[in-house]
Amino acid sequence: MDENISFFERVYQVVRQVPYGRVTSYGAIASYLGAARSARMVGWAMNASHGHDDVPAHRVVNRQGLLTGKHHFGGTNLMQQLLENEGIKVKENKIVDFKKHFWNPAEALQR
DNA sequence: TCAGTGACTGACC
DNA sequence: GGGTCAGCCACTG
Repeated sequence: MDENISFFERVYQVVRQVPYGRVTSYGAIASYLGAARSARMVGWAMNASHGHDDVPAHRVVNRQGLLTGKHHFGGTNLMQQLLENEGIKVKENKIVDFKKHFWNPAEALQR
């Protein structure tokens, strides 16, 4: 089954299922994958997501709703623009009402 | 082979 | 309440 794929590919599948106008955090994905303490791995997986156009990495932010990965989007406000394009308010590289837009894969995907 | 790094998180002081 | 430290796993040099 999917156990044949790499850890980061599992991350892609979760991020790929993030609905429009929603965002999630590294810890939420990591927790869903059973590696809540390996949130770094999720971030690292995102680093490799550049070769995966189907992975909306801009919908993945840290626990604070901060666009920590923005710098990896070319060092521009592209990540912010993408989020605002989905109706998500972003200020100072941080998502406004983050918990309101937060999407929990553990609940949405039902484990 | 060993050591360092990383788009994070939680706990401790 | 705010800052610091350690842990986690995989990849690169």
